[in-house]
Amino acid sequence: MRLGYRANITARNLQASETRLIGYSWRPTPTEQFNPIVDKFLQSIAEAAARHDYRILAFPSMDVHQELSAYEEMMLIGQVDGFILTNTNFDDERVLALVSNHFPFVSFGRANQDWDFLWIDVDGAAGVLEATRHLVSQGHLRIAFLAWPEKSQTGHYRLQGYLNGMEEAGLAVDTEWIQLAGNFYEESYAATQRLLALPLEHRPSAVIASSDLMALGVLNAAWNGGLEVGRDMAVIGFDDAPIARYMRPALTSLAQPVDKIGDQLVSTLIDELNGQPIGERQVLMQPTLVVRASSATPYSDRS
Amino acid sequence: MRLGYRANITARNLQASETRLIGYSWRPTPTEQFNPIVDKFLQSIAEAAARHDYRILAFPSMDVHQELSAYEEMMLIGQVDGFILTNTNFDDERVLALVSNHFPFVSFGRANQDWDFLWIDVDGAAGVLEATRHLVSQGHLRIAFLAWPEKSQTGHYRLQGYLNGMEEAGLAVDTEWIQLAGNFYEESYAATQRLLALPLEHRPSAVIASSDLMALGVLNAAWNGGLEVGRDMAVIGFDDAPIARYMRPALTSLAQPVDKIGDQLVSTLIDELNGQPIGERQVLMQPTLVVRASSATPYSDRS
DNA sequence: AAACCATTGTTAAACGTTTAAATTATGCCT
DNA sequence: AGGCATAATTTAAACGTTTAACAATGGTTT
Repeated sequence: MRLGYRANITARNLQASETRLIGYSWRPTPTEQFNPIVDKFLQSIAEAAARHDYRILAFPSMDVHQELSAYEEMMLIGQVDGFILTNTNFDDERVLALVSNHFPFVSFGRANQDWDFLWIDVDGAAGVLEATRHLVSQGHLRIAFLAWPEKSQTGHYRLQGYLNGMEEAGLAVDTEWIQLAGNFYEESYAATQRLLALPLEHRPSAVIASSDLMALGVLNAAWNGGLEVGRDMAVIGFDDAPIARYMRPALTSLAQPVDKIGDQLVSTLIDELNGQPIGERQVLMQPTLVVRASSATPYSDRS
Repeated sequence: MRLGYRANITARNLQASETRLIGYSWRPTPTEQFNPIVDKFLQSIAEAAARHDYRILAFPSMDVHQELSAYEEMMLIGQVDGFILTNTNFDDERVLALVSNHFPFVSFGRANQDWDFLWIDVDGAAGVLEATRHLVSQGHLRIAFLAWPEKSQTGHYRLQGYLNGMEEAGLAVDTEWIQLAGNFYEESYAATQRLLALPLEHRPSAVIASSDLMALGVLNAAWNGGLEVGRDMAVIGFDDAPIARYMRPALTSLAQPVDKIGDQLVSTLIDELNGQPIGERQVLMQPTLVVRASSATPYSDRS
């Protein structure tokens, strides 16, 4: 046997009837948006997979209609041993298809409550609850929330955390404090302008946005409206994007434990592939509130 | 023959002795930094590859020392048909290893000038030249440049573009206008403070940064130094990160044609895999200057 | 010294395709 | 109806592994 010889992987895979490949697909981010965690997430699952001698096969999800057939094709031809899903949502077709084909997968994100499949998600409700508590402890009484209008699981849970926090603090929620805005800078900017246009006694002194991108819209709208965020108004985002710390003022945000999530997604999937029993089939991970200047100044009501 | 039957890909690959997989590895971005194009880039090569019926195999580059062996291992076991390299630099070990093994690859980024291999790069010099011209046309006479100190190809070319632009405009370059700073917010912030500390007649009225992350440092340092960027000082970044348009003021930046680059990297690699002649073995692509508020106000010297 | 066991080495089959070769079937013409 | 060219179909080999079965070797035990 020659030194430095390594067995051909395709032949080995054929023999073992496995591919040691994990399929992962993610939707492209529109240019005017940013996805603050996709690269970190990919890196994290790629590393975790490599530790188990698996690789990540990245395939694009072109348009939504073709998405499902891409998954089905890969199943059918045996291109991968399993999938990692992200952006899972209510009535997710991919989950339905994979479950009914008994094809191994783990999802980052929940779908319908009564569906039993392997998922890991960030406890958005707990995160926003913590953010709300933080604002309350800083003396805020009128707290607004920028909520996603779509039928989005993630958005729903984050809103719920806000509602829970307000109730816990005994604060009544003005209907106008819940502003619907898609995950876009412009919509969030406009929603903030609506908040600022409220009469002083109704105008919120703090805003929690469903994402950092939206928080950026809040920051700039407040600034252009003559407010100094951090003093006149508190702002909290979600995701703890790398730029959060460089915003003016630095943005308080909820950090998702991306590395831990990637780790566990992969190891759960591999346990499933090996037919090993799964400890927890559904896992909620806690985000961490990273307090920065945008919410760090105690607030005494000046209205 | 059953309907819906699809041939097993591993067996097919073994028979054809190919994998239809393209290996791609990228270095993790430290938390305090951000890589504004990695997700777009990945999406772009994944889509381009899919159009040719290839897939992207993503593997992590753990530490730098193990990086090379990861590539060698994949070659040896025949895990992929070729590689796409990024972050290529002087004396790049990967390029040496792949060339000497006659293993197909295309690089995003140049290495040593006398090495002949397939690469595509963004013409950073041309980009920064355009940025400099733009600033000159806005009336700026004292323009500073934040340059990377490392032995970085990319950094070198960008600096060269600045020098060319200044020479073209007949402007003498004060040695203190070229500030060395790594690709970090803090270093760029400190470098800007040094610029602002210069006596008024030497203080630059415009700053070109080697990246958007650094431009962010300039923006905040200028702001904290009491300057209003866009009026008192112009700032230009590089990369046109998604957040550039949302900065305060919106940041002028040089956009890399990421989609085009991904497209051509993949199609060049596939031509190489098929033994087809390569039109251009080395390609320089032009970045586009996206002018926004941070440099849009004509400047009349007030010193 | 024969029988037994353990170790080492060799052989063959299987994984699921593709491709070329070999075989059988079909159709046409004389 | 027989022969031949062509079309359709079947068979077999190869891709490079792994694994189980089997054979051979050598040493130990009775």
